[in-house]
Amino acid sequence: MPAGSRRPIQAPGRLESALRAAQVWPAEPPMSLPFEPQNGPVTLGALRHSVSHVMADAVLRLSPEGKVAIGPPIENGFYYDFELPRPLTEEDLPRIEEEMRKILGEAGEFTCLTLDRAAAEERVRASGQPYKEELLADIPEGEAITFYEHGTWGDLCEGPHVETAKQIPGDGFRLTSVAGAYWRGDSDRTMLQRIYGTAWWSKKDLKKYLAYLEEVQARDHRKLGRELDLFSLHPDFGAGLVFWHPKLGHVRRQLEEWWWQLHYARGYWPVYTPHVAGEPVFEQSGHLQNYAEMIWAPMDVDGRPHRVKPMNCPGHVTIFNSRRHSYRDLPKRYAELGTVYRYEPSGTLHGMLRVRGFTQDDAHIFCTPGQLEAEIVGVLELTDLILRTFGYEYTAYLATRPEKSLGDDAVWEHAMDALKAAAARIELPLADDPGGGVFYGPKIDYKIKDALGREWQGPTVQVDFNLPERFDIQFNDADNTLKRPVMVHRAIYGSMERFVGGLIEHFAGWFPVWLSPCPVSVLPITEEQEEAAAGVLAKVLAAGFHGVLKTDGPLRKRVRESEVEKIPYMVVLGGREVDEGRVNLRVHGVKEQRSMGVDEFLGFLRDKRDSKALNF
RNA sequence: GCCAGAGUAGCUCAGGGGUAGAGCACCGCUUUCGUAAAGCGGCGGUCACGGGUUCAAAUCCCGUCUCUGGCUCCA
Repeated sequence: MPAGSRRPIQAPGRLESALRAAQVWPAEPPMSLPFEPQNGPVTLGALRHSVSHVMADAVLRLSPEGKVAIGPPIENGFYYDFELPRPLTEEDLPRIEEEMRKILGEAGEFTCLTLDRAAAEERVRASGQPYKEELLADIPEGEAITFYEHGTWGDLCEGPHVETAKQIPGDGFRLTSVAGAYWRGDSDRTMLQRIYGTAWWSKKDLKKYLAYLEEVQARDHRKLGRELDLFSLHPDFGAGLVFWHPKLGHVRRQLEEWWWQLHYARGYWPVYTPHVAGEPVFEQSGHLQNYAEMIWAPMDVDGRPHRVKPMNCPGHVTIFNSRRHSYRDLPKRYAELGTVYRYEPSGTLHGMLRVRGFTQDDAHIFCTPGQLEAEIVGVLELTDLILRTFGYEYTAYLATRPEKSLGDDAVWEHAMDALKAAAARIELPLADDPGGGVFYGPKIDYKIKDALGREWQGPTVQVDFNLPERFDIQFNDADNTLKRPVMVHRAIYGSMERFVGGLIEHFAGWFPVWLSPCPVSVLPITEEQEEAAAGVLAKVLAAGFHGVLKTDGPLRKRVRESEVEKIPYMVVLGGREVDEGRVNLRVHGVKEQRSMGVDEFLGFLRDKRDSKALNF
């Protein structure tokens, strides 16, 4: 399976997408926050774009020799890139904000000025702004060339903007961070300095957004991973390699066991393939030629170079190829929780989400062209089941043929038809991702939305014409001729590391009962009830749940401890409960306590577990 | 890999040329408790690493490593 990329989709990073965003204004800017921002006289995007102009104005007032590059609006805010005589630090931001408020007080109207090319070139040259000259040169002939001006500032810009500075609330924006960014997103070009900010129609919305950012921080899987003792990283042991601690190990086991159940029920078979292979394998697959920088350095084995596997496909293909197949035996569905290693640049490593060693929930389906559609339907249905179980909303995208690609039109056509027909059969709407396919075939990619409204790259289903060709895989068809099977790659979790890292944030560390490493804490009020409490814990453990008995310190301390450890159920036992043979149940997020019999409680827990309930 | 910032106890952080600090966690004792932090005592650090300046460096300078925020990249 190719890289199962699951990463929060950040602000559009590339210049192209930034420009696209600036040119084609969606009626509603992309917004996936858990609150509805207030409306204003123009779009939020126009507001943010305007604030970015005001910021650029402020930065140049403070640093007149600075050069400006681009400053588009992005999701939830804006940025502007500069080349400045000295690097900016966070401490500069309040000073810039102050200058911006001053500008807002005097700016007045935002006006749009359309110039012909000669006049525009003249103006830009006179301003001594080389980046703007380059941008101007790239505006296609015949397109309008516009400048937006406010006060003493003017900028080559597509717009749109607010009408007047009065529409920009002085307390509705904030500069959030500074960062380096390549000019035009090209790592061979100048590193500019970027200031990110956020802007809203009101102080209230800004506050809501900042509170949202705090929530994002509080849920950061690295923070929760440390606090809840879920996982750790040890750069000296190996950068980008995850240590799963017992609690998270439990979560992973549950996910894996369920995954295997689902796959067995759908005709997949487990396979296990070596972690190391001789280099010729990856030459044959084409990965070594095309993605050498991603594959770990070779190791010498008996004088022959070997590589740690960066993907599982060649192994699965090798199994398929180890004997002749009849059309009667197809499709073959090989599944493996396959651990792979990829060299990711040091600056990109990020907790569990971007690592150098990870386990993919990989599977490859080898089928006849005629079976393709039905196989894809099976994958799409399974994907829906899995995503829904975690409470993820999703959108599926059909990624079509890219410019650089292999294979006949007819073959692509067939694969695309199969993907479309499969989606139609289960009434899965497909958004378009034109040219987004891989060079070896089209695919359906899922974007999933987590509890905070953030989008992540989700599952992917890819049709592959390349590997069957490269490994010359065949089956014997009904007409007794050898034919080429179609290969489908698919991963649903993607990688255990990314998926579980994402789950930690999605659930804010409160794993549902079926995953929870410790759903129950038993709290006797005094020593008198300890024996009874131990009895309750034994029953909880016998029912297949983890639980903990806490006896040390006052009750309220143990309640707090349980809450901090994100244990959803607290079973409190005082003299009353023991006398009545009942327990007092405190449930996370539920105000009222409940009294129930021990068996009733165990039944309740089982229901939550077996239904994979998302609430407690 | 690139730009910037940061590395002080397990965690969160203070200190800033003259013998290393706090809270939490952990250990021990006291406390026996009705739903989010009882009290006292103790353990714990080569102040990331290497070099330099200085009578003296955790502190100033240089280099390296790692982490953080972005950028590039993620078949």
